[in-house]
Amino acid sequence: MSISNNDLRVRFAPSPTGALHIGGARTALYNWLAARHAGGAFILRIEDTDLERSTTENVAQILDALRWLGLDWDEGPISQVGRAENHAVALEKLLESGAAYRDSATADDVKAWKAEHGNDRGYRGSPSTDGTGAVRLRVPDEGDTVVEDLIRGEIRFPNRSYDDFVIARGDGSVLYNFAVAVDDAEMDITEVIRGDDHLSNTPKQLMVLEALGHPAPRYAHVPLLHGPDGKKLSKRHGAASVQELRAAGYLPEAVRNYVALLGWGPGDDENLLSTEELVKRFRPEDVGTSSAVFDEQKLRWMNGRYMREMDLDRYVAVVAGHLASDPLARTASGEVIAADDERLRAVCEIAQEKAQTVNEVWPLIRFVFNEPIEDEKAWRKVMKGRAGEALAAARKAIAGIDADGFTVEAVEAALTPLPEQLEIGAGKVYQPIRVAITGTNISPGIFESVSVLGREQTLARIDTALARLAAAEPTA
RNA sequence: GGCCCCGUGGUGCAACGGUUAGCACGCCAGGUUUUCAACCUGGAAACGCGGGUUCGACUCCCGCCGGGGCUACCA
Repeated sequence: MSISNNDLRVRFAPSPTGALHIGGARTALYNWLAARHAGGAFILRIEDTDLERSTTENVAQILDALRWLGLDWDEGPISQVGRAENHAVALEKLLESGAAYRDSATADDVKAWKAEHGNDRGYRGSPSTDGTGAVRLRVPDEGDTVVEDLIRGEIRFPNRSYDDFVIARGDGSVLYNFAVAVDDAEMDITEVIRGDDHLSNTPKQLMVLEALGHPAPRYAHVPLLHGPDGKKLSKRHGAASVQELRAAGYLPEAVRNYVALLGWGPGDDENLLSTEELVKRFRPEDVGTSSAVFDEQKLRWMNGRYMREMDLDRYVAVVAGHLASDPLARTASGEVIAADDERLRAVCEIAQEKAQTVNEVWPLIRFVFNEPIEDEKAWRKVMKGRAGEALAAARKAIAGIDADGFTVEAVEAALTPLPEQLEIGAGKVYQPIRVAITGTNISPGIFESVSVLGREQTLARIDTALARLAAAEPTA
C-alpha cells in the first residue's frame, strides 16, 4: 500500500561548476518525482562552497534548465555559502567536543604517513601545537560505518580505511562533506537521492552527523550515467547539457520521459509515460543498480512521438517560439514568423507528423515563407526526362482551379488524373512539382503543400522552374 | 595501490531456481506510399568468464575478468 508522505523532504543540490547535464537532470527529476509522488517538498540547494569554480552564470543556467524541464522547487534556491554561519557553529561544536581537531599536516605529510602505516589504513593525525591547520574529523580505527541504501541495501565501509578527513580549511571555511551533512540535517531532509559518485562519501557524512548528534537521512544512490564510450558522462559526450537538448529541438516532456527511463522502469513494458504517470509510478527504491548510457536515438524516437501527439495549438506555439530563436528561420524579407500567422498554423498542421524534433520543422515549412531553397542535387535528380511536360500539365491543372476554392481536395482532384493521362509514374509528376515549389525533394504531402502555398505562388514557382528547364534545354 | 559499487542483445528496461530469456530504441529485409517521416510484417542480435550449491541456474555462493566511483585544505 502506498500512502502519501507529506513529511518527505528531498533536495537537489548541484554545484554550479558547469551547465546542468543530462545526468544531473536525471538526479533532479528523480528527486522531483519522489517529492511529487509523496506530496512532499522538493528543495533546491546550490552547493557553491568551491568559490574557485562556482559562478553566478552557472547558477542561472542551472535554474533555467530546471525551469525548462518543468521541475519546480518548493524551497530555495539556497546558497550553501549563505549558510556559513550554521557551518561555523557546527564546526566549533566539534572542535570543542574534541570530535575534530586542527592539524597542520600537508598532503605530503599524509602521503608519508600512509606509506609508513599501510595502504589500507586511513590517515590519523594529531592536533597541531599552534592551533593552526585544517580541521579534521576523528575517525575510529574499529568498526564499520553502515549505509542503509534504499537502492542497494546495506553497505559496510570499514572505518580504518578512511582518513581523518578534512572538514574545514585552515581559514575555517568548510568543505563539501561537512557542509552537506550539516545542511541536510538542518534542512530536515528525509531522503537524499543523488549520484553513485557520492556513495563512498556517505560514510563521511554519516560520521559528521554522528559527531554532531544529528539523525541521518535515508539515502538512495542512483547509478551514474555514462557516455557511449562507457566513461562517466561529461561535456564531451555530445548533447549532454539540458540547454543543448533544448537547442536541438527536444521537448521537455519527452526529455522527462526518456531520462526517467534511464535507470528506472515502471515494472511493465511501457515506454511512453506521461509526467503524470511518472509521478504516480516512480519510487526511488525501484531504480536499478547498474549504470546506463544516454542514447540520443531513442530520445529522438520518443520526442517524435510527443511531437506527433501534441495538439495543434501547442504545436504552433512551440514551433513559433523555436523559429523566433533561430536567426535562419525568417521570411524572405527577414522577418520573424508571428505565432498567430495563419500560414504557420496551416503548414504546421500538414508538417506535424513528419518532424522528430522541433528544429526539424523549419526545413519542412520554409517554402511557405520564403523562396524555394536551392538544392541542386534534388533538382538534378528530379528535373529530367519528362519533368517539363509533367510540370506544364500540372500548371494547367492548377490554373484551372478557382482561387476561392483552392483546397487540398481541389488540388488533389486536379492533380490525381495526371499520371494516368501522361502515362508516367505518380512520382514523376509529383516530385517535379515538389521541387518547383519547395526547391527540394522533402516536404509535406504534395496536395497539402500546394494548397497551403496558394494558387498564385504555386503557379509562379512552376513558371520559374519551367523557364529554367527551357533555358537549359538546347533547342531540339 | 586501498575501500566501495556495478556486469542480460549495440542501447534502455524486464523476467525467473525450471519460459522458445520478454518489451522498446536502433539495425537488416519486405510491405504501404507522391518525397521524407510515420505506419505494418518478418529477421539478426544478450544472460562477461570459471568454479561450486541444486534434480535444475541468467537467477544463490566464491574466485577471476571487465567497467565505474571515492581515496583533495574539489564538489
